[in-house]
Amino acid sequence: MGMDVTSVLNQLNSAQEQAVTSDKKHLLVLAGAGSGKTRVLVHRIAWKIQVDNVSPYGILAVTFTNKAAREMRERIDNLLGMSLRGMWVGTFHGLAHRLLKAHWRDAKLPENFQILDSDDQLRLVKRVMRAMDLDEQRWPPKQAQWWINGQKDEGLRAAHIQESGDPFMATMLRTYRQYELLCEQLGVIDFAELLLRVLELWRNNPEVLGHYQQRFGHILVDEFQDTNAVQYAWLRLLAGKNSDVTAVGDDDQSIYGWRGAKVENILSFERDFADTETIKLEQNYRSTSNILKAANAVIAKNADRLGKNLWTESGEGEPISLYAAFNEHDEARYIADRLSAWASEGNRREDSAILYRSNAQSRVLEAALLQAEIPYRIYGGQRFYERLEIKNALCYLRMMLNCNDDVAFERVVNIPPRGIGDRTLEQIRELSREAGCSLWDASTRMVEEKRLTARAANAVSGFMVLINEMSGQLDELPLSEQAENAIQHSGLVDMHRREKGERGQARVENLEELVNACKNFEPEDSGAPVLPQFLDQVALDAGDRQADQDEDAVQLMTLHSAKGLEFPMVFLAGMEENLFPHKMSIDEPGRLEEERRLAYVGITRAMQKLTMTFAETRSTYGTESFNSVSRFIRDIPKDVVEEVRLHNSISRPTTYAGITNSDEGSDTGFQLGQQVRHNVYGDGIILNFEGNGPRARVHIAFDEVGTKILILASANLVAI
DNA sequence: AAGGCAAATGTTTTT
DNA sequence: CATTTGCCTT
Repeated sequence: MGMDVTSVLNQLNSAQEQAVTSDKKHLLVLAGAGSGKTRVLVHRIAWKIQVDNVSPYGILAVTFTNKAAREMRERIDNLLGMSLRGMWVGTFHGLAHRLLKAHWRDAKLPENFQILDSDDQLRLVKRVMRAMDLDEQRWPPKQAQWWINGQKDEGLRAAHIQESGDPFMATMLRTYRQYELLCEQLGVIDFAELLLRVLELWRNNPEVLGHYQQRFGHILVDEFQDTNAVQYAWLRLLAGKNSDVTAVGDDDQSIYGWRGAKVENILSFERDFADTETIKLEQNYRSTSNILKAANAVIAKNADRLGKNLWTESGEGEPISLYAAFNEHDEARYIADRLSAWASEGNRREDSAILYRSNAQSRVLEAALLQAEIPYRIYGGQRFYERLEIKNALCYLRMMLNCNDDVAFERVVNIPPRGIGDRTLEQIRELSREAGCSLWDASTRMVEEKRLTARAANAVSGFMVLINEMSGQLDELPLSEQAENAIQHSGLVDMHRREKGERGQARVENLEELVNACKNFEPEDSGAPVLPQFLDQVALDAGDRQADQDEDAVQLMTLHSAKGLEFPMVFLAGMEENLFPHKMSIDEPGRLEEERRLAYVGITRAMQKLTMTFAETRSTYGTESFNSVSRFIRDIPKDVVEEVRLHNSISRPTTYAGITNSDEGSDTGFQLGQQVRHNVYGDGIILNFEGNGPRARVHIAFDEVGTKILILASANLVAI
C-alpha cells in the first residue's frame, strides 16, 4: 500500500481532518447538512487502509440505502485508485441477507427463504386476520402490520410482549403470534425480520458472532440518527470489545422516527462505546448564508438538540423568495414560470428541484409543468419493482424457481383470470392447511383425487402445466428470455394490452423494461444460478434508478426522499399549516419536532436559490381548505426573505404575518384563483380584484399572454 | 367466476 | 378528486 497521505488529507478542513485521522477507539461525527459527512467517511476508510495498514477485509461500512452504498464504494475506489473487493459495504438489510444466506441453518431458516416486501407482508397479515375471524373494519390489517413492524424494530418477538388488559394490544399480539407462525411455516421473512434474525443469530451462536467480531475490526455507520433499536443492538454486539466504530450522523436530520429510528442512539453512543471522540462538522459547503440563516432559525426552535450551528464562508447570495399563491394551481403555475425563466438563463433543469411534504401534491405540479412544457422526473412514489404488473411477473419467476412458494402462488394463480375463483382457492388452502403442504402440492392432490369440479380442475391444471413448462427450460435459457417467457406465456402482457386507457400501455412498457433489467443484470456469483440471485437483489433494491436519465429534467420529490441530495435551485411547495407541518403531527410535540427537522432538511437542500410557496386556498380530496402560512416560514428572519409581488399587480396584503385574503370579489360571481376563459386571451386564472361594482377590475394570469388587468364588467369572462 | 358499480379512504417509507 | 376496495349482479 502506498503512503500517499496527502491525497487522503488535502481537500479537508481541520474538523474533517481531525475526524478522518482520529485515533481514539471510537468516533462520533455530528455532521451538519452539507458539511461533508460522506467525504469524512470515505476518507477515514482510505486513511485506515493507507496509513494504519488496515486490510479492506476487516472493514464493514453500513448505510441505509443501496444508492448510498453504491456511492460510497465508488468514492473509495476513486480515492484509492483501485477496487477493494474484500471490504463489505452495504445496507443493513443487504448485509443481513448475506449473513442469513451464509448461516441459514444457524438462523433456523430454509436455505431458499424468500424476502417479503411490505405488500406481501400485508397480504399475509390479512390472511392471518381473516383466519382469526377478525372484523377488518374494526381491526385494519394495515394497522396490525404497522404494529408488528414496530415491535420488531424494537427487537420484540410476540413471546417477549407482556399481555395487558388492553383489547387493542391483545388483538395485535394474537395477530403477531399467528403471523410469526405463518412466516415460519412458509419460510419467508419480512424486512424487519432480516435484521432481527441476524441479531438472534449472533446472540444464539457465539462462534458465528465471534467470527465476524474478529473479522470486522473497523465498523463505520452512515446516517446514524436513522438507526433503530435492533440496528443499534447489532452494532454493539458486532463491535464487541475489540472493534472500533465510526458513527456519522445528524440529530437535526432525523426524520424517520415514525419508522422506529431512534435519535437517542446518538446520545447513547458515547455512553455505550467507551473512549469515544466526538467531532462536530459545522462548516457548510453547500448553501449561501441566507439559506443557512433560515435553516438555523427554523431548527433552533427544537428543544431536543445536541446543538450545532452551521456557518459558511460563502456570501449572502440571493434572498429567499416567498410566494403567496391563491391556490395550488396558482402555486404550481408560479413555480413552472420560475423554472422556465431559470432554464432560459442557460441553467440545467436537473439542477432544480421541487420538494413537497406529501406525494399527493405532485399532481398539480405535474400538470403545470406539462403545460409549460418543462420536462420533469418524479422520484419516489411507487417504485419499479413494487408495481402491480412487475410484482406479478416476478411472482411467475418465483413460481418457476420454486413452485412451493405460497406467497407467489396466491398472487398469480388467477392472474390473468383463468377461472380459479375464491371457492376453488379456499378448498386448496384448506387442504394445504390440513396436510401441512404447499398450495402447489395441495392443488396437485385436489386434481389427482378429483375433488374439484371439472371446470375448476381444468383451470387449476392449466396453471400447473403453464408453470411446469416454463420452469422446464430454466437451465437452458438466459434470464431475460425466462422473463420474456414469463410475461408472454402467462398472458400478463395480453391482459394489460387489453386494458383500456394509457395505463395498460404503461404497464406493458414496464413489463418490457423488466426484461431489459434482466438483460443488464450482472450476478455477483457467476457460478451460481442467475434467477435466484436476481430475485434476491430485486427484493432488496427498489429499482429506483431511473430509466431515462438522459433527458435534462426538473426533479420532483418528497422532502423525505430529498435527504442527502442538493440542488442549486430549490422550491419548497405547500408551506402551509396542516400540510407542513402535517395535521397528523401538529398536536404532538415530538412529532412536530420531527416536522421541523424535515423543514430543516428541505431548506438545507438548496445551494444558491430557495423559493418557498404556499397557497391560501387548497383543495384536498375535493374539499377546499384555508390554511395559514406554515409556522416554519414565520420562524425565518425577515431580512433573508423577499416576498414576491406579482408582476405589475397592485398587491393585496399577502404578508406572511398571517393576514389572509378574504373572499373579496365574491359579489362579482368570480373568486380568487378561479380558472376563467376570455375570448381573446384564452384561459387564465384570477389573481386579484380591484375595486367594487361595475368598475371592478380583475387581474388575470393567462396561460398564453401573461398577466392582464381587465374591467370585469366588459371582460366577458366565463368560468371554466 | 368475472365484471360492474357504489362506497370508503386518503403523511412521510431508505429496506 | 381519484383511486382502491367490497359488494352485488350477471
